[in-house]
Amino acid sequence: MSHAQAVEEHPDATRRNEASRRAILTAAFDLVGEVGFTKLSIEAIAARAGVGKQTIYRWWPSKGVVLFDAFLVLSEDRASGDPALPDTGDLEADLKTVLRATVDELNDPRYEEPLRALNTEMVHNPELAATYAERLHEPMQELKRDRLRRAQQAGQLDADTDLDLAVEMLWGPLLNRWLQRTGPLTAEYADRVVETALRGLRPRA
Amino acid sequence: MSHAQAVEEHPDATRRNEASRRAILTAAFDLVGEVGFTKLSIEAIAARAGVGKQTIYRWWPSKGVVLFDAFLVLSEDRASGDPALPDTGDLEADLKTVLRATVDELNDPRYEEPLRALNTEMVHNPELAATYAERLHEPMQELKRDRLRRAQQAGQLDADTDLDLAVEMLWGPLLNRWLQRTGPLTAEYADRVVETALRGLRPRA
Amino acid sequence: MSHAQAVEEHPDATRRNEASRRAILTAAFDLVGEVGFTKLSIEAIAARAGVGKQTIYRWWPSKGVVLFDAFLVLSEDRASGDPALPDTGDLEADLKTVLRATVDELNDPRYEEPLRALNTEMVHNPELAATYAERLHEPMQELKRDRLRRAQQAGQLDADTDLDLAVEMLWGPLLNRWLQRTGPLTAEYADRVVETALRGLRPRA
Amino acid sequence: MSHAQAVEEHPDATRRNEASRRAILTAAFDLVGEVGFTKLSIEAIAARAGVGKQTIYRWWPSKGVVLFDAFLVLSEDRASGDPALPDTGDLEADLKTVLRATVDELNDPRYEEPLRALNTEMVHNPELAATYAERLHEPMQELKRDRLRRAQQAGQLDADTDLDLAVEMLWGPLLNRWLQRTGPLTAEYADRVVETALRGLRPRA
DNA sequence: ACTTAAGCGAGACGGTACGTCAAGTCTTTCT
DNA sequence: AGAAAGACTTGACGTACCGTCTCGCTTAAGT
Repeated sequence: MSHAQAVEEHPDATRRNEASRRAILTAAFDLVGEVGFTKLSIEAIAARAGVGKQTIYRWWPSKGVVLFDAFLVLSEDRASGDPALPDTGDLEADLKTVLRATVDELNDPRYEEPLRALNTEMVHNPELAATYAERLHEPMQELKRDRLRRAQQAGQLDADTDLDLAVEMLWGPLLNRWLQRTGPLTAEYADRVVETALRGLRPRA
Repeated sequence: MSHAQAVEEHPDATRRNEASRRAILTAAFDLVGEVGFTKLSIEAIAARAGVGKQTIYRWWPSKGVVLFDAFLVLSEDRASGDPALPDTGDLEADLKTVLRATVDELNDPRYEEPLRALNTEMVHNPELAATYAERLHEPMQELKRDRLRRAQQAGQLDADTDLDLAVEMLWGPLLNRWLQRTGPLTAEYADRVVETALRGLRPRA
Repeated sequence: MSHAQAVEEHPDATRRNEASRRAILTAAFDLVGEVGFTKLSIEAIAARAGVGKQTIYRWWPSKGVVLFDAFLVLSEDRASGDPALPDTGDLEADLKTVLRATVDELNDPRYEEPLRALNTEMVHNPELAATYAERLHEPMQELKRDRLRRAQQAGQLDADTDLDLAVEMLWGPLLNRWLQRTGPLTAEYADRVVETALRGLRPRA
Repeated sequence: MSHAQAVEEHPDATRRNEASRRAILTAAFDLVGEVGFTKLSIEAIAARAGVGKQTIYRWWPSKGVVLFDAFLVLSEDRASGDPALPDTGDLEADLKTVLRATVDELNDPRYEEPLRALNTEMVHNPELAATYAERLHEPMQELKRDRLRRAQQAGQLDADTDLDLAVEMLWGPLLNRWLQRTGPLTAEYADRVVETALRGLRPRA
């Protein structure tokens, strides 16, 4: 996939002012962290970015999509290093490392509100959800599948298991707890999820 | 718990007009299905219910809570029969039955939009999330734990497994797929989740 | 008819906030004198009056009508004394007095811009023109006709002359010069108009 | 003076695109008749004329002046024949002929809206008024004075009468009725104005 | 039974933000 | 260098709702 690409391109994109674009995305990301998605307004984004409202409406259909693009920029910037998941040969340890990192990210106050906003906006915006799936979710999913596939080839994972399902068994409970706040999201919890997912709920033989 | 009870009770509840209350909750539930949560407005609810705006503001703090109460009424109405989960002795079969029912409910177009609205509103409203956890989530969770506890006592479940975690391992992937639309939500998927959760991801001995 | 009455009355006028109404009319009149009619905006009126925009849109269809109402209030306030035109028995002297007063009023910087605004707005707004004719023009016209009628009965005016036409012959040139700025508007000019209108353009017999 | 000349000439006029200029003036004149002066926009003129906005801003300071130039072009086109007023020797008849023609012009639906626009724009734009006075009003006024001067020399008009005033006594009431819509503008009205202006309001000796 | 105080439908109010339109400026590309 | 095209900032438009606030009215409770 290499680097993701922005979503919007309705008018003549060559004439576009790149400085305004960055200012808008930065303003949107900062503001959503300050006031939350519901109270985020196009007017406030425009004012903070020093930009006319029309410039936002010209290139984006809604504040949700603006925010999504802000995430895209963020993940592009972070994707510079090696994106692969760790592989020490110890599957359980590696998964715990990654899930603990996920927990930390979800608990990071800088990302919490924007991440929640993105997730809930997707819920009501199928088109946005599709773009998300393609541009952000799928590349991450592929990395996760990669790691599991290697484990499978090493005989550490059941040969019949669908890798997408396996990923969902591991990350689903975390995301769920985070979105629904049905319990604390800790490193220990991450560990338990990994252990339980690998071993299964049935009693040990 | 028997029947749940409404959340609000600030003024003198004895003088409250029950007809208006029902009209408001019905209007809110219907409207959210028609226009979505974001475009749901107090004014529209009041107009549809034939009620003054103040009557809504008197008893509810926000449209999110109105909607939540509408769900409460709904679940009260359904809670008339035996609420317990099926127990045929075959844990795997029973879980598949229940998760398939969950899938059907999530896919039901009548509940889809309101359910999404409730879930996303909780994401941004911790107070609502707490009430949800107490009034709707926890009672359900208890029923699920009950069934698993009986399985544990029957030796069909690992004795050390935390029951809350077990529930999350089973339901989390479903809810996640539904909220994020990362894949189709089918009966087969429910079956696979149950099988994988019980057996674990590791290869069979 | 005595005192004129405000134009607007669409919603339930009994609930109307009189303080807001006066504040709006005052703000509109002041602002038009400061920035002119073209640059007069509903937003500025609302801000100056300390009022929501909707309160203006609720009761008036356009800024032109707001301004018209402001004039109505003004003329109500001035209509307290005896409105009749002077009648000393000397028609020519009386007309000069009145036309000189008209000249002074048109040249008064406090009224100049608002008066121009009212006049030009009427040009493009037939409905407003009709209301103006009924509420402001016609009462004034009647006073003027009255004075001329008395002169006619006293044999100072041709018996066949149409009084409306006579009024137009006297006031028309003044108003025209004022609106079109085709020449200076002075007391001497008023005098010459009166003399010429009475005597006619033909040579003296 | 022969043919009037356009107002604008700021940049290097030799490089100017004449086709664009005509297209702009035509578009402005047509549009003002369709939507009125207030709703006339530079953008719409540019679009209709197939011209960039900058081309308008380069050569004209405001839409009012564009419109004015459009009138100039119109009057140039009409000024091809003999511009003098009729002179049959019968002053009253000639004036009636001319004023009836004026009435017809003012009532012509093709010119009504643009003419009103021009008049009201002048009211708020002294600079435009001055240009109007010089380029359109004064040449017409001179023609009218000419005819009256000949009548004066023939002893048909009072020798002391100021000719500008006389013109205003004749045309003022008409223009006024037209702008203020205070009464119907008919040929009969024109006749009465001429008769009254010539004879005066006083009783016949 | 008669006051009296609350809930109620209604809707005006001061506001905020919406999404659109046009203003006048600026830059790019073509002629 | 003029012109067509069109992106840009600015500001006003007229609308939708917000949450608060009277206004009369019904209605149940407490004398």
